[in-house]
Amino acid sequence: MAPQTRRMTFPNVVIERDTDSEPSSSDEEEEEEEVEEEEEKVVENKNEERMEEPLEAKKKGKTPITISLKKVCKVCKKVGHEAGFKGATYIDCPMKPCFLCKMPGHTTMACPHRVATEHGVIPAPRRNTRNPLEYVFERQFRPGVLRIKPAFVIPDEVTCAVIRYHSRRITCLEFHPTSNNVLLSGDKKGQVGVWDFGKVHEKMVYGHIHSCIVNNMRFNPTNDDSVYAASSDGTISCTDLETGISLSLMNLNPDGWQGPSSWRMLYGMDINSEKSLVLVADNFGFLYMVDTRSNNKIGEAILIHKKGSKVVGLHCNPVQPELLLSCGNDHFARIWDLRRMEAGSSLYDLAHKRVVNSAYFSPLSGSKILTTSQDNRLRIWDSIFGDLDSPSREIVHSHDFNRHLTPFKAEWDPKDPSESLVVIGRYISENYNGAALHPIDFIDISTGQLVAEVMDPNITTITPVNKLHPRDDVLASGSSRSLFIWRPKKSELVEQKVERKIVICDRAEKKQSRKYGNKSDDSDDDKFTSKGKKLKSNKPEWKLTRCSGKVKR
DNA sequence: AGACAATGACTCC
DNA sequence: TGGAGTCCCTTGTC
Repeated sequence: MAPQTRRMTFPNVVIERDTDSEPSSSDEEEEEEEVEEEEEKVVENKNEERMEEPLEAKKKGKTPITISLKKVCKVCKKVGHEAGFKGATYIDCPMKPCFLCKMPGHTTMACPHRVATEHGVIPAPRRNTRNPLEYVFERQFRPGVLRIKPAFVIPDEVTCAVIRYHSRRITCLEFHPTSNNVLLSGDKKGQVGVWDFGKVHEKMVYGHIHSCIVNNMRFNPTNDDSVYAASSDGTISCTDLETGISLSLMNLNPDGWQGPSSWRMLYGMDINSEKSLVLVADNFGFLYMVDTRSNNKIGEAILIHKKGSKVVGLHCNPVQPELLLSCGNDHFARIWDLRRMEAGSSLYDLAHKRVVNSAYFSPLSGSKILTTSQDNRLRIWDSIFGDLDSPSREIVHSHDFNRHLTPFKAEWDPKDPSESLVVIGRYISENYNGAALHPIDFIDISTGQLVAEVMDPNITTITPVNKLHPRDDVLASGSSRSLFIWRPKKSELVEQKVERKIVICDRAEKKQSRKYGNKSDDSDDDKFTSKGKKLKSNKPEWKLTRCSGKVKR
């Protein structure tokens, strides 16, 4: 029989069979299985390039097989090691820099940042050591911010409601400004979902507003029922959530598709309520302003980032809305004064090593800056009045770029009076009782400490989109096409007033049989597909999962 | 179970 | 400046 080669991903496997001894069974499938077994043996048997069929196999009367193979790493293509999942644990390629901190010389498993997120982080100073002028400014600017940080209130257990009505991955989330149980979600296809998670079945999906990625949404500050959205189709929409009627404020591609070099996409967006402006930025580095009263574009587009680079984030300072923060693919976050907007006139340029996925002023005082960069670092500037040449702190955290994932963005907890609690999804998985899970991390940005990891053993996908509720103890997450609402189990919040690290994962055993879980199990997930293929009318379109917690000190 | 596709940052030339 | 090639702990579908 001719030599067989198997799977392209398993290179250099050559099986030679002696021609004078026919197999006892000629069944192709059985042969295949035998070969599989032999491969396993060889792989386990150290690293030999060529080896003979073990003697016992010959004794058993099996066909003598000679196998030549090498252990080849799928990452660096070198022999002698293999990268990839071993059960629920990912083994790094030792030839590559650490997947977490990006430094050479160690793997993710041995990375000091993996063991302790605060590794190498210098905590924020307790006393104000800046000069008197800055102090006066700061007192005016941040009246409500507590000097002494209260302990975080983190539950031991949470419940998680899951719903799936998006047909493409979720790209952005927004809580309704006044209706506590309403969550808006945008997806890659351009659909906008409105979910009343207080009433299970109350959901609405608007599919006609945009034709591709919804990159950012903001509620109209003067009308709770209308929401603005910026999309890669090059338009800004304003949608009335009651009627579903949507109007387009601006269209950057009036002549339709003329090729990728001219197609403009809108990414960053924010609203300046003082000036009644919608600010948007495109994939070529330009900022546009639209008056929300007349729906007219104001002035010409202004180049605010490197020409031809994507501007992914815009944020107006919550206290001083004339201050604008932008960030983008040119590796910079920039601070601007809206009263003097012209190319090159930024007040500060905050340098990063890679693309900056998000840059936000702190939600209460507006005096801190938090950025998420694709170099796996969160950067914090403690005061916009202080030294902005370098960040006050860099926290190594796994939130790499992957083209198939919505970019990760660290989000402030708008309820934290000390402006130090931040939520962000984690890219790399951890082996939790045999399941590879990607938790949602709560990080104290004043120390770099991981305060809590939130996870559900049923949720095996990465959760890059997260938003904390402005008033309630609610976390909304977008993971692939699913939406989650996490809430603490009632009765627990009062008891737990200590700062601690919590792991919510004690049901992970359930997934032990699974190699590593990206595919849905026998759960109800499939019933929620947009195509409605497996949708059964008598089944609810959501599920509540209880996750009991375990405290790790 | 495996193949495949969707598709973005980055480097090199 | 742009095109080709590479990166290589995704996710869902067929």
